[in-house]
Amino acid sequence: MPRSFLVKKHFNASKKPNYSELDTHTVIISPYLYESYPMPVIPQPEILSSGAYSPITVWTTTAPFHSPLPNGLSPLSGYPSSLGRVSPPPPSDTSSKDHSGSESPISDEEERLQSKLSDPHAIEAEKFQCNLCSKTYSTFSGLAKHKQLHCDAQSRKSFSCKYCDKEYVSLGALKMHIRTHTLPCVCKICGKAFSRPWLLQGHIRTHTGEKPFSCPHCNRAFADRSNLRAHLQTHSDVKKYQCKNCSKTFSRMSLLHKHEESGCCVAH
DNA sequence: CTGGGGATGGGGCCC
DNA sequence: TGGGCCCCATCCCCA
Repeated sequence: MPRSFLVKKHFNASKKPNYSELDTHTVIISPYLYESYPMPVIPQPEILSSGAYSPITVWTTTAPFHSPLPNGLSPLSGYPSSLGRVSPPPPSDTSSKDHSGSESPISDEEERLQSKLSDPHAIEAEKFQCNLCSKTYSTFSGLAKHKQLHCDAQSRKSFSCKYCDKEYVSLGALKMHIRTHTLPCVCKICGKAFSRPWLLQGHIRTHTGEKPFSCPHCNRAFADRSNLRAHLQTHSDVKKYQCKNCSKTFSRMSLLHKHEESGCCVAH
């Protein structure tokens, strides 16, 4: 089992990840996400969310409809404020020209055609512009559908872990995080499981005694480069981590934190 | 209590 | 997109 510090703790609030920056959009993880992992660690279906077995990624949103626009974007673009309309863009900036990416031009045209057919105002010039890709639509519903299906989902999606509350902005990051739950890398010697192969490699060194990282200043050697780096601090007259109040230096941040928590800085 | 070593997790970068 | 690697951070334990 992973140790309790799987959940990061932070001495300094300023270093705490601002999870509020992550949008509240969530994505249902498809089961094929786990296919690369060995059988014993494949999560059971019930651990996935309700829509997990749809091969189609489902996007949901809890964000307010009129969410603040990103910096640098015109407030006139995107969802029109108060359902107001934006001026039609120059002819060179219409969606008929822009079919970048993997988006199919046909599907996009169908999208717009359908919005025209379903909205009596569609006869008018295209006046609703996506603030993300500049595509224009003649109806608000057309724009809304476009954003729901493509741009909003693409630009603001987040991937939520079903094992915990963490969210990630990319599927790769989420996959890597999920490994911390599934622990697919198992030591053949002791059975201890790890999230990544190189972690397992480092662990195996604890069995073999291999210490490939030698200190150039003494005869000590280490199995882990990070530990050598920390050790090198002990050879330094001026340590890397300094107390802001008493100027005492420490080889490790944890030691500095201990020093600060012991009361050096509380009276200042 | 302090300093240091050992072990491990996570994000980011590169290929 | 995934794997390997680096770097940083953190916890546990011991002298």
